[in-house]
Amino acid sequence: MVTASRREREKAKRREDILQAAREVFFERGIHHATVDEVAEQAEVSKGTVYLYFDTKETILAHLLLEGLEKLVAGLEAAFAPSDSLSAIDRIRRLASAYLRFFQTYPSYFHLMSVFDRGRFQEAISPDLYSQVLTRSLRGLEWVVRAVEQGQVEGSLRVRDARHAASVMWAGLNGVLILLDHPLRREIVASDLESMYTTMTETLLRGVIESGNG
Amino acid sequence: MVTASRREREKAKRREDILQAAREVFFERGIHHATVDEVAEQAEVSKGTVYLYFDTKETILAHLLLEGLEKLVAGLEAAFAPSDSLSAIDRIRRLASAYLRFFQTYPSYFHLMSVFDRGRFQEAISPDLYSQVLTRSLRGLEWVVRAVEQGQVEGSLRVRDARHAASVMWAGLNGVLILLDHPLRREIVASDLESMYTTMTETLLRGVIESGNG
Amino acid sequence: MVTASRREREKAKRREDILQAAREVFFERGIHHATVDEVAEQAEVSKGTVYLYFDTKETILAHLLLEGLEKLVAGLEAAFAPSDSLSAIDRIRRLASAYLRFFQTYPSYFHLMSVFDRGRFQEAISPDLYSQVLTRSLRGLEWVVRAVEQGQVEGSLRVRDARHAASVMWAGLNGVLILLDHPLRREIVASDLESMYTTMTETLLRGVIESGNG
Amino acid sequence: MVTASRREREKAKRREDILQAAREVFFERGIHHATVDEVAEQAEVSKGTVYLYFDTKETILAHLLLEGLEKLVAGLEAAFAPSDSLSAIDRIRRLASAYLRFFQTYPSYFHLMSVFDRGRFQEAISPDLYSQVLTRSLRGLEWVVRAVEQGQVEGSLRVRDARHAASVMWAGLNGVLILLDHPLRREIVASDLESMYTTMTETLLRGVIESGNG
DNA sequence: CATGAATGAGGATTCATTCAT
DNA sequence: AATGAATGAATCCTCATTCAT
Repeated sequence: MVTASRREREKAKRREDILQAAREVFFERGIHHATVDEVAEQAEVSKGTVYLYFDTKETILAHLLLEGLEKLVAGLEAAFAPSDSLSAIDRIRRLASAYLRFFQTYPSYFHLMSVFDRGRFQEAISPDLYSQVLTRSLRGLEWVVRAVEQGQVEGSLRVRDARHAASVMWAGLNGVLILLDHPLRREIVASDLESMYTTMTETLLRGVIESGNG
Repeated sequence: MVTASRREREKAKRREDILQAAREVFFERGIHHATVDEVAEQAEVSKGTVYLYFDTKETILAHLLLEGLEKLVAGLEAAFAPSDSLSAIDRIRRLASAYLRFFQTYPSYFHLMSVFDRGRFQEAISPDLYSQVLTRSLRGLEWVVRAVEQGQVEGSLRVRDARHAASVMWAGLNGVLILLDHPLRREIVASDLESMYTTMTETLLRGVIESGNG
Repeated sequence: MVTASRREREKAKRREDILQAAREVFFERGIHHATVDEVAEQAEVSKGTVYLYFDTKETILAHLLLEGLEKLVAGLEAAFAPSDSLSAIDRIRRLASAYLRFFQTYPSYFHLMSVFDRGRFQEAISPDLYSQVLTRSLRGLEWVVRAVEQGQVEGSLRVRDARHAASVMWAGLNGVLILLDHPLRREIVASDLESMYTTMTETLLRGVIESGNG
Repeated sequence: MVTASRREREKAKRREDILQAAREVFFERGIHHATVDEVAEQAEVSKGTVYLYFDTKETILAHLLLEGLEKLVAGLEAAFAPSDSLSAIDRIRRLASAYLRFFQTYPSYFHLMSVFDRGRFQEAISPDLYSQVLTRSLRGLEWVVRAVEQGQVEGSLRVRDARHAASVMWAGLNGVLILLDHPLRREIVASDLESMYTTMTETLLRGVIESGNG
């Protein structure tokens, strides 16, 4: 492992400064409202420098998104606890908890994930970067898939297609979070986040648990 | 009911023309991409006239949103079939189907509902209009709540708080639709919409059905 | 002939104001150096207003070009003197004189004509506008062609293809003007414009005149 | 001739590498479109190094221009064939041919010569460099002047001022090339380059040839 | 000598909104 | 009521040039 030269370290530092500034500005002012100028100002660099490190505004956003996904995936991996022996159902509960925790700890990252401009985002970043975003998103779901597969093997879950089931569960949890993340929607449901989230988790689990007499 | 004078009728007609134009323009070109100029041109009125009928661009969008909600609520009411005798579970299945059908029939309205700029939307329209949007959204959920309540009465569903349960179900269904509506997210799940939607519906139902031996 | 309404007149006036400002700014500062902001400021309108009347910077330039061509063509037509009976050779001399006069009277227009960005100009304006520029350019050459044709008919000029001959003469006159319009090139020729221009005219004429004993 | 030290040779080599890169980049992408970054990248040196060898972008262009002029002058000298005994008229024809060949062989160099930003170019390079460009341009014309002078001596050409006549001929040939080099202008003349060029050459020659009975 | 990170003044264009007529 | 001309702030991105290392 070669020690990064000072120049390389400074470059990495500068890049991180800009990302940090972007985090603050984008999260504070909203993706659409925030400008690259503001990011530059917050990072205390010139506008040109920002573009030295990131090709477009969307590229910056994609990197923030990658950060968020990384945190989420790390949380899910820890929750899955690969090295420990846990039942599939416990694992799923822990994964769900981890997602909720991610939502509560990093609401801005969650928000970023759901808000992406559907149309132009993909075109505005490099295919490679988009592919990274995709891959990392998949890695998140993968832990759920593995937990469901474990349930199949154990016989504790009655599902045909583990990936399909995992996607549905993920969609359900996500549905609750999105509902509560959206101010308008939050107003129409009376319940609080945590109890809805728990209900979703348990209801879905109950729906797929092998009842023993099935 | 007072008969509208000619002037009033013409005014209403003009307003409807503008909304119609807005529908076409916003749905075709995307909310952010479309401009008020384009709406005015499509409606064959001047831009000033558009602002005579709608205070801001967001106000127009809010009215389109109201339209969408109206269609959804009507669909849900029909699915609930108040005048017929149906089991709660059948009603829920029908409500879920109606939501899916709405998503498939009016993807643009659905899209509009989920895309609303979380931040500025509320500030950009009048409190009264916002309240209307809220009320109409609630009316949609209400049909689900009633179906769940029926299940409580029938004893077919094992739920404490009907509104809470209905919200969770709604969040689940919504979660599937949003997942599949978002291009990036669609790529990470392998399944198709309909099968995921069905799985979600049935899994949630199974999770709340009184199993008889509970 | 319908009288233009006041509004229409004011609009035309405003458009002319902007063109006038563009003339001053572009001719003064150079096409590439001048900015749309400067044009707006000079015209005492906002930048947006400029774009209300002209789609792009290049469109403004194209209209200036059209103006210049119009002046040139008018000068050539007058020099040709369609209604008078003149010899072909006299006509050609008069056309050449008219071109020189145009160069001297409106050096900036001449400059504009020769400086056009080869690559992006055509793409930056509407095909229709480009076609107008082309047509008007052709109309200029047409007077020379007609004079040469007259010479063919009279038997005073010994040329096969009148358009070809006219193009060559035009190229020659143009060559002198460009040489003298270009600071670097002007320095390498010792002669003054008028004498070179006359020499070119007479040399070319002598080269195509039927010598009588040919 | 002192043998250049290794350092000096390397320096010259580096300089030539940059010029080579500039040639490729500027000719490929267009003078205005190309950037110094691209030149540096193509030359596989840092941008700072480019500025170590050339003060400004215009300076690089001026050196390319000098190259082009060098090629042109060499071609003209060879065409003049100082050591051979040729008639003045043949020499002029050969010089004209050489210019055409230059235009066809190195269109980019020709283009460079005519495109130079009239205004800022002179200010952006050193007086000394500008003077070199001027001198080299003059050396080109000189061969034509000498051919015309030979014609005066021979009595085959009827001209007063050889430099004046040579300038006019040069302007004529140049006029044809510029006309055909400019897309807009090319569209207005129907003829092809070679036939127009020949006609120009022969018409000008006919116009100055001592007809024997003059 | 060589590097390449940093600069920052532009620069063209867009568009929601206003307001005099 | 309707018009549509006018506004001007906003926005992303470029690039020749400098300079500390």
